Amino acid sequence: MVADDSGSKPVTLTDVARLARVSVPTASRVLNGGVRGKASGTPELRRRVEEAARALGYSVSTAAQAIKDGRARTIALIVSDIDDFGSATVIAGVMHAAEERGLSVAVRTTRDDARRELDLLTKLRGERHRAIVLATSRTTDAEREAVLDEHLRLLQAQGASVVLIGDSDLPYPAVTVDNRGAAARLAVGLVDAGHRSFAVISGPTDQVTSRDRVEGFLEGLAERGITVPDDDVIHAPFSRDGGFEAVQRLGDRVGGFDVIAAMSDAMAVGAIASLRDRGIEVPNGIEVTGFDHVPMLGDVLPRFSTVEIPLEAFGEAALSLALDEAEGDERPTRIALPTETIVKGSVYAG
Amino acid sequence: MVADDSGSKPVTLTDVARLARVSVPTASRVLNGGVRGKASGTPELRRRVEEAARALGYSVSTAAQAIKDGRARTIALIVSDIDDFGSATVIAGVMHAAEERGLSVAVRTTRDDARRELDLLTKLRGERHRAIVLATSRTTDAEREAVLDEHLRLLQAQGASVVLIGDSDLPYPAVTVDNRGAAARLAVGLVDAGHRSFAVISGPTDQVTSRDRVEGFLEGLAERGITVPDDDVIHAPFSRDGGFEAVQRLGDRVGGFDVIAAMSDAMAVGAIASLRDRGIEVPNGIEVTGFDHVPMLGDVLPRFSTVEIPLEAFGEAALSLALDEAEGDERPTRIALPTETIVKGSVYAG
DNA sequence: ACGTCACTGGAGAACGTTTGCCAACACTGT
DNA sequence: ACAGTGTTGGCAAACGTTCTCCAGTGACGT
Repeated sequence: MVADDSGSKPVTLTDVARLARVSVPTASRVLNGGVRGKASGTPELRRRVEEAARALGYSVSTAAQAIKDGRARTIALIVSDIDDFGSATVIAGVMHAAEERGLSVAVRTTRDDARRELDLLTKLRGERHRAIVLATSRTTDAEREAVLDEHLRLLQAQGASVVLIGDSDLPYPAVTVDNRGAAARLAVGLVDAGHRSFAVISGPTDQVTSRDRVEGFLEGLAERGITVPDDDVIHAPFSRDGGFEAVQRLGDRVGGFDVIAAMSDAMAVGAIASLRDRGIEVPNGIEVTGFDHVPMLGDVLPRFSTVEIPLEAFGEAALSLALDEAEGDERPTRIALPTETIVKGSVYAG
Repeated sequence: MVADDSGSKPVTLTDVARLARVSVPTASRVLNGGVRGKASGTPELRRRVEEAARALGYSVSTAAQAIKDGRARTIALIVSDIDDFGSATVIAGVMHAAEERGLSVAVRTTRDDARRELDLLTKLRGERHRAIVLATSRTTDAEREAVLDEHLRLLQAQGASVVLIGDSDLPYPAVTVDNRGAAARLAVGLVDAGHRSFAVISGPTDQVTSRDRVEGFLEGLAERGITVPDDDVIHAPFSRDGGFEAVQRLGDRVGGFDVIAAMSDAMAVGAIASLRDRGIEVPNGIEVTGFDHVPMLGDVLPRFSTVEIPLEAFGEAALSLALDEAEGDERPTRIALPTETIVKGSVYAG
């Protein structure tokens, strides 16, 4: 233990230049493939610089680059929780799309805490991202959304693109799916498959996605002449535990339904667990349906009904919006991606 | 098209200082809560600066800070795929632990591509992270590991801590679980529950984790006097699709087993899907077991047997290792976390 | 032989922040 | 009134990189 202390410094361009016996700018030019016309420098000189860089294990400081040209080669992605069912897929999609464009992704989580969300957006301003992709679920709480809008505006003011994933009333480019229509198709499909009495369990009423799905689902049922009493629409957290809780809240009435329609696959899983607690095994006697299409569920539960949301494709769409890769002059401010309705294993596009 | 170009600049400390009519260093001192003794500056002056900062929406440039003190307030986390079952949980754990320490996490993926992995580590050198947490599954390929070691060494040389999550032969601090022992306990538990004939499906043979689990499982069976012919141990990719493929490869022999023991929950899911394709519904006639404990599976599959790995706790342990929060002088280079064996819903600690 | 040209590579500045240093100032005690 | 003490806030430097200049070099045409 000679206490090296690892007081070692990173290798800088200065080190490379010194070893190659050239000036710092020259080294920079060589390593950047020649900023000027084509490749810069005498072959011999290029060789010296490249070899020095390799020998020292040099890698350019992204911080210095960021400070130089005012922005980092990064985009920020904000999700509520990273280990949500959907989030990981969305993140993967964004990362993939970003990588193709030579950008890195900084993932940040809000844990559905409005306060955290604002602090986060403040910090984000200091990180000089090229774009901010906000993939948290938006609410209908006007005041909260207004404050958020304020922060996003500041981000935009410093030159960052802001893109939303999911529905909201905020005035930014957004990638969405037609939750309402998809939910309606699911409802119709379930009725056509022979089901008649439904309980609906979903997330908080002030959450835009949750609201749209419930409304769409009820509309779909209405289309087939079926109405669901308010008491049979339960709102709980939009999560596995929320699904568990929602079924508990249905109490003894649970026996009376053909279907418990959860407005997310996570809630569906919680619902199934809760039913088992009461001694009811799905799908014997009662069926649970979901929304989102977590692939694993389809593998494990035969003939599970749900709606497939193209979570991975969100990333590509969001980045093309964010980086202003619009075709025409009028920038499209909203991309609606298609969903697929899966009823008992049969797929209906839409 | 007046070509506004959104040529707007980020707000800098200079802007704040100008508005508050103080010098830049003074503004810096005020906003940092006074680098000197305690709070710095006259109350009146502090007020001016803070108000100016708020009015302009100032947020300090992390890049400038990073360049100033040689390292960023970030740690890098490398995983193979972000939407793996386990990865998201590990990431969440690391993020949580990092947040408590005021650090941000940069997540990067290798997609199990050795070449990508090296490029990534090179870029990472330029990002000046405080620590690198490598959570990809390590192999027994000596040459590949040697090259990796080389790159990690360079990272260390510039002052970054390197920590591994999972087993490997590399000489770095690591957070692990006793895969071998846990697999053995699972095997014993399954035999004691009455099972007699086993097929084992696992990841590539050169993957350390996969190897350890298979060896442990076979040892556990041997302890109870059961041996598994080599033909009944199938290696395929360590994923859902790998599990599917593995069962396909078992062919008609599949009917002869009491249990198909998958060495990861993801493979178990694929195996279940594959069995259904053949008309075999789990757990009627055959049982599939897993490893990792994806919570959702337990909800959906009653009495699913698996091993719980404390994926979330990896983060905390990794960061305490990385940030050198060792107690004594002799830094612990390895933290082994406990697992729990879950056989048909019953839990056995270990 | 001299002016022109294309090109090479170095000097210096700039990006935004923090920090060491120092001059100016206010206050206290004698 | 004055020396001593402590505080305040500005100046300048530094971090690593890239870009704009500019002087120098050799080739070439006249």
